[in-house]
Order: sequence, then structure tokens, then C-alpha cells
Amino acid sequence: MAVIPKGEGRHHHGALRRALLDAVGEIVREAGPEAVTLRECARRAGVSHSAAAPHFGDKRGLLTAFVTEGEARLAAAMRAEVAALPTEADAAARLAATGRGYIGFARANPAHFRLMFRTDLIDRGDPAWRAAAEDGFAVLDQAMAEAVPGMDPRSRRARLALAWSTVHGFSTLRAEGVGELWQETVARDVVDLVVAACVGGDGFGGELVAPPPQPSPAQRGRESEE
Amino acid sequence: MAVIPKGEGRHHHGALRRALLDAVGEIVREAGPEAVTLRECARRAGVSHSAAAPHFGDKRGLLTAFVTEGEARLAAAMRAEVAALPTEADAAARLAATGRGYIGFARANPAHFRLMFRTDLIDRGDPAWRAAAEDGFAVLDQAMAEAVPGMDPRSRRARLALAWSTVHGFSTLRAEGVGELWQETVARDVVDLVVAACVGGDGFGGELVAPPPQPSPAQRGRESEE
DNA sequence: CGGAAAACTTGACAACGGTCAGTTTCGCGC
DNA sequence: GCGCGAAACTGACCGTTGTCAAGTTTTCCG
Repeated sequence: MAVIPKGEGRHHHGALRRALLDAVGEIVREAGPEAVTLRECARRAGVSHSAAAPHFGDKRGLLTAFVTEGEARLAAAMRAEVAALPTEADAAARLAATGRGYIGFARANPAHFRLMFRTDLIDRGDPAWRAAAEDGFAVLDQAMAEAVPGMDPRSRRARLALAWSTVHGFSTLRAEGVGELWQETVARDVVDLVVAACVGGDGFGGELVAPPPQPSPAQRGRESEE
Repeated sequence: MAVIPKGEGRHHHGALRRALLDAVGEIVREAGPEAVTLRECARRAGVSHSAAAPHFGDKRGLLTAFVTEGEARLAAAMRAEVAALPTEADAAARLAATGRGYIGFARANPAHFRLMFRTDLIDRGDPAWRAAAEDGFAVLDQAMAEAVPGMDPRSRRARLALAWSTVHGFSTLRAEGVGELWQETVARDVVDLVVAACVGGDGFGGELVAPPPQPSPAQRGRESEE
């Protein structure tokens, strides 16, 4: 049944690897990341409950392979949003487009996005995942580099952290359903604001000076969990 | 053994409710949110695994009660950071302090913080949790209101979403251990940048105009998960 | 064509969350 | 001071999960 892509087709089933990954996607879409079950995936793929082991090792392996594809699609979404820009768009507009791509991917695939940052469920040592994640980061990193050329390292670092934090926080809070201020128009405004904050001025905190980083008295309080 | 806080002590154990919540805290601190197990909590409290039912109903109830305390502590951390400011601090400085309080709490209690946003594990309909969460949000909301008085609703909304997204994204990415640019000095710079972006200018996106919110062609792509 | 390797199945195991009938303990009215 | 209703708590059971060990089937390749 169907062509075997050489070295992948075995036994009566064929492309089980693909079928299992698709099953994960289905379950994630229907019932969220926490509903993904090795046995349910096998059930949907029509195989026995431990058929995934030869392909993925354990549950972590399966989920890691799944989110690796998600990481690639996230990077592609950011690049696509930039590519959709008119040719005369400047670096700031491209940075904004990258941010919209990030947020847009999370909006279109909330459960997948949520799973991508469940570090307890995936193996961050996996080389394929690591490569995909670094590629995604590179998209944002490069967009920032082009938007603020020649900026000193500390300011660039701060702006990179700011941009990533903002789009990630927005996406997370929306995907998690916390509060109600995450409409699409707000998303665009937030991206515009953060881009303006990045490209405007070349200090690291505008007119606010950063005092030496001694811990504030309030922070040393009774909280010290780990 | 120990004094009974009236109406709470029963059987041979006494304040089981408190003991179970503390056990959750221990486990979360030692092994992360995903390691929390009803049976292990009961084990540490020295009771049988179904002893939690009368107090919390089910696992969700226990975790919800736990994160409700976390929500209160988060609000307290933000308020404490503001209170530690010199009296002559202006509204912008207080907004920044609030942000540092948010990030500081997440830094001091990363696992607790992570659990607080695991919407699959907690019951967001719980009245106590809802009240605590709204109180925490009110801290940020009020700090923003004082920092940008008389701003039009759309711009205020955008700035509120920006500020929350930023501190939350920063905290999440650091707690989740994604990437390596989340040092304390970067945290301060990011907060300063975002506060400057909020108080500076009264448009919603600085010099960037917001085009009508039609979906960009790149966004309508092949992604449509849910 | 035959043996080795890989894919897949089957069955077992410990641990989990939830439920239930029963037992123990407490608060409180008498 | 004493029972008695109510609540806390126990222990056993069920269905489900992830992982493992062993066996079976299929495919590849010499």
C-alpha cells in the first residue's frame, strides 16, 4: 500500500512514523497536549500499544519529534510573514512582521504551541529539535540585527529579550486563555509598540538609568523556593 | 499534637489541609509541577492516598488551592517591590517596580510559577482562585493606569497587554529554561525598556501606522489547527 | 533462498487518579 | 460526662497509563 520511501516501510503498516506523528497532531488539536497518550496514538494508527518504541523510543521521543516539526513551522510562519511584505518595507517593518508571524502561529496552533514549551515532555538534548529551535531563534535574531544595526551588545541583548519575551508572553497568555485582552487588533498594536521601543533610541532603557544590580530589599523577602 | 486552629483539626492528624499544601510545595520545588502526585502528597503528609478528597475534592482541587496561594504571593511580591521604592518615585518607576516584582517572583519560585499557568491542572472556575488572580491583575492594571493617566482606551489596552506579555514572557522563558539571555541585568533592562515604551508617546504604535486589520496573506496559509 | 535485523505484538508490571463501603475520631447538644 | 451524628480517614478496587521483556512476523541482503 502506497510507495515505501525506502528503508521506512516495514511490516504490514508502512509509514507508521508519519501516522503516529499525525495522530499526535490530531489529539493535540482535539484535546490539548495533556491528552496525548502513547496508547491512544497507537490506537488511531491502528497498531499495538508499544509499536512506537522502535521509531521513537519512548513518549518523550515521540513528542520531541512532533514539536520539532512545530518548531520548523513556527520559523516558516515568521519567514512567510516577512515575505508577504511589500518590497519597499524597511527593517523595522520586517521585525514587526516576524513578531506577527510568531504570534500568528501560536494563534493558529495554540495547543501545538503550548506543547512546544512543555519542557518536561520533550527532550531538549535531541539534536534535531535543537537545530530546529536554533533556526527559529535565528529568524528573530537576524530580524533584530537588521533593525538595530551597530547597536552595542548590551542594548541589543535587552531588545532581543524584550521582543522575544513580548511575542512569547502574548502568545502564551492567549493560548492559555488567561484574561481577555488578546484580540488580533491588540496583537498588532503590541507588536508595533515593541518594535518602536526596539528601534527608537539606542540606550538600553530610555531615560531611566539602571542602578547597580544589587537585589532590591523587597526581592530578598520570604520567597526562596528553589 | 500542635494547636488545632478551631474547626480544622480532625482525626489523629490535625491540620491535614495545610500539610498537603506544603507537600505540594515541596514536590514542586524538588521535581517540578509534573511530578506532583496525589499519592506522593498523601505519603509525605502521612495519610492514605484518598485522604485529600474531603478537603480538596480531587487533584485539580488541591493544585488549584496551591496556586491560589501562589497568586496571592505574586501580587504581594509586586506590591512589595513598589513599597521598597523611595517615596519620591514617580508612577513610571512604580510601574517598573511592579514588573520587577512579577519577574522576581517567577525567578524565586520558577516551578510554582510554571504550575500557576498550567491551565489543564487547575480549575479556573474556582471562586477563590479567580479572586486571587483578579487581585494580581489589578496590581498591574492600577500601576499602568497611574503611569499613563488619561490615555485613550485602545492605547491603554495595548500598553497593558504589552507590559503583561513582556514580564510574563520573560518569566516563562526563563523558568522553562529556553535560551540563555535571561540574566538579572537583562531583566532590568527589559523592564526599563517596556516602561519607557508605555509612558513615552500616546499613540498606540509610535510612528508606525496600523493598517486595517485584514489577515495578511501569509497568515491564512496552511496552518489551521484549531 | 536463508539467515539476520528490524518492525511489530503480546503480556506483564508498577504507579497513577478516582470511587466506594466501612471504620475511626471529633464536636456538640443533652 | 456522654452518646450520637457528622466528618475525617482507611483500605481495597477499577480502569488507564508508560515501560519493559519476550516472542512472532516481515523485510532486507548476501
